[in-house]
Amino acid sequence: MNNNDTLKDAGLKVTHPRSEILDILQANPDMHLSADEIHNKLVANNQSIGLATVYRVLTQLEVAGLIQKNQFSDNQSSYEIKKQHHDHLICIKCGKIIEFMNDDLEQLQEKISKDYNFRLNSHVMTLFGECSDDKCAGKK
Amino acid sequence: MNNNDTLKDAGLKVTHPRSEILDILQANPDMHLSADEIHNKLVANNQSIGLATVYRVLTQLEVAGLIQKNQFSDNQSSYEIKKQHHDHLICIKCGKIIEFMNDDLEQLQEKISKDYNFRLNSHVMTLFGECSDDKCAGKK
DNA sequence: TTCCTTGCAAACGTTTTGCATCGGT
DNA sequence: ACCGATGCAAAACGTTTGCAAGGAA
Repeated sequence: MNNNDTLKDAGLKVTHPRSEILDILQANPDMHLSADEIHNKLVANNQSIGLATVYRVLTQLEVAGLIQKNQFSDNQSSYEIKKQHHDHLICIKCGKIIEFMNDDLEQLQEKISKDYNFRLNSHVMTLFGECSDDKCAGKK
Repeated sequence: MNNNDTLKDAGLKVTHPRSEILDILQANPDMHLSADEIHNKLVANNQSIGLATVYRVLTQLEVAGLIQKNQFSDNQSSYEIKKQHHDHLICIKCGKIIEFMNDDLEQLQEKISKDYNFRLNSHVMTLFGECSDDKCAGKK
């Protein structure tokens, strides 16, 4: 299924900006891009799409469940194409982000919620640490 | 130990704004206040302290390890006096915040980090759900 | 042709900064 | 008296919105 069908199925009219933005996220499934970074990629691809439109489209794609918005510790949100549920491990030195999924963790969250009489809706779980990459400590 | 001694021990000169702000956080150990809310409380107490100073002081207190900064899903940070480590459970309907601590969770985080060769530094774990308060669904 | 979508620019809310003044020690 | 801390106003930042023009069905 291509992007345009994905958009249609989500009830969104197929437009150039939507298709391009979804393309970028889909082409980089392991990246966590900010609105600005996405906009830069569009510009680099000679697409003249306004930053405001990038924000509007990202919001629509998120509501449609096609992408996921993340708010890590920066004051900038980042977006990724929606995959199966996962949490994040972030290297505080090089900024590398690893996605992981742990069933024990999910169950534990359910249990904790139940203990407090909460009906769990969603969660944010982000681990910050130092990775063991040889080439770490560089960028960001 | 009073606030002034706490500030001195942290290597911070004792000033009126610092003392007042620390007072507020200490007097509300279970609240998660934004810079603006703290500023409002100061104004309500007839303290003429600028909002910029509130931000500057909060940053200093955080660096000194006296308070904890939280970035929940809003686009506003909130601050609380530093207590023993804990995570948060937030009601998406009424905004109520419950602090909890779970040893299994802490250990699981260590294990996951180790699995990915990360040296764990800190984490953010926030559960979002619906509380069971009779008077829920009201504010915020 | 009809609305929805877009681009642009201006507004927004939160946080930061420049600078002259003030205040702890 | 010194140097850091403060108040104010203005800037910066990411994000949102108003509006006229453009585009998909």
